[in-house]
Formats: sequence, C-alpha cells, structure tokens
Amino acid sequence: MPRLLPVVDSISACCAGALASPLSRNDADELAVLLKAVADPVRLQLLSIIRGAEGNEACVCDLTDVVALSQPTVSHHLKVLTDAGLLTRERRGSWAWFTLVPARLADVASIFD
Amino acid sequence: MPRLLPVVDSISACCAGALASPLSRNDADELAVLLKAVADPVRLQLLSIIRGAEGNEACVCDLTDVVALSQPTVSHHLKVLTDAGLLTRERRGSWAWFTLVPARLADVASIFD
DNA sequence: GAGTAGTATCGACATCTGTCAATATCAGAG
DNA sequence: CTCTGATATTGACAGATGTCGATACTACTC
Repeated sequence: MPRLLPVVDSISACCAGALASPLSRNDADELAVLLKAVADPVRLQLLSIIRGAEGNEACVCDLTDVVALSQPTVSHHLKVLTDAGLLTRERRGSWAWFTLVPARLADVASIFD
Repeated sequence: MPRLLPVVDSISACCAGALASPLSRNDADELAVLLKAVADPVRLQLLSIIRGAEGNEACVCDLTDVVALSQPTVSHHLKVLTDAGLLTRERRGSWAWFTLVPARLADVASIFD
C-alpha cells in the first residue's frame, strides 16, 4: 500500500481577509469547516483551557473533569479541533497531550480583518 | 403596551481576547451563538457580498440570485445574521436593505486575538 | 379600494451534530 | 503474556439546522 505524502500545509490556502471580496460557494464551504470547529461552546472551552495552560498543552484526563462531559465526548471534540488544525496530538505514555496551534487560531481571526 | 427600550449594545459584553482565560460554559454559549452565525457557507457568502457592495449594503432581491437559493432561505440567513448583530435591516419602499456592522465583525476577530 | 412586487413567516422534511454507553485500541507495569 | 489505566472508535439516539413550498404580510401603483 503506497504511503501518503504529508499535506500538513494544504490546510492553509485561506483565511486572510477572506470576506474582502465575494466568496465562491467552494471557498465559503472551506472557511465554514474551520469556523464550525470553533463555533461550539465545549470546543471554545477546551481551546481556552489549553491556551491558559502551561506550554499551551493539556491532556485528555485533565480536560474531561473541567467540561463535565463523558470521555468519549471530549475525545470527539478534540478530534474535531485537531482535524481543523487548531490542535496537535502527541502521545506520552498512556496519555494523549493536545497542544494549541496559535497560527491556526490567528487564521480564524484573519478571516474577519 | 409599553415600548421596549433599545438594547443595541447589550450584545457586546464580550469577545476581546475571550480565549485568554478558561471560559465558563455560559460565556462559551454566548460566544458560540455569534460564531455559529458566521459558521455557515451561505452566510459567509452573504457577508462577503455585502461587504464588497457600495456602502456595505445590499437588498434581498440582489442577494437571492447570487447564492442561488430560494427567497425564504436567503431571508432566513439574513435574519440569523441580523439577530447576531452583524447586519442591520432597513426598509426602503418595498425593498429590505441590509447593512454590514463592521464593529460586530471585528468582535468576531477579537475573540481569537 | 384591488392588484402587484418584494419580503417574512410557517410547516414539513432530510440532514447534520452533540451526547452517551459499550467496546476496541494502545501503552506501561508486573 | 496478562492486567490495568488512558484514550479512541462505534452505534444509537434526540435535538438542532438548512432547505423548500405555501402562505401571510408590507408598501407602492393604479
């Protein structure tokens, strides 16, 4: 089976001043994917917690308690944020640590500048 | 029946640097309402079109054609954006004109700064 | 007044989304 | 290898959301 090439930066052909000129439906769809990732109260809480933590990182075990939701639900939200490029995931022993990607957060802000 | 007082600015006890410290669920809910308003491809298109138009305003009749959706659907999206404070509505004769509220758009960006 | 054009609301429907319990996967300890 | 704790995935379900057709409302014209 062929390996897939890394396409990490394909996420970011976007964002800055996106609203300055009329958007095509396709471009709007892409932007909406990123915005939907942050347009959820639980995910906003998770982002704010991670941002306020040491090294902009936190593990699932800490997060579950704070938002008072089941572990699978928290895991789901973290996956959405990671898929959107807002977090990166790293395993350290049994724990999964999630780190903020500040540049990606800045991408969101730049849409509306 | 008593008149209601204008409460236009009650919308904006929010936003700037909201993610800097851990959000309560209530605060996160409020932010999510605003973000959900912009996290839709059609509404992003509408915002971009209005922003690119003369005087930051457009009427429904113009918008319906561009996004290729039914008039009730466009009207619905405009209502969502207006309820979120991103647009203001004004009737001129039979037409309804919607004007961008740049400060409210800046509010969205400021969440992620 | 009646007619007409633009817009808003309503009701219905299919799809998407957040949530959980159950289960599977992963990694370290013994 | 087995056990145990942490995380991810699956399946199911209720509620939210986007869309449309039908209809109601609004304002101008005649």
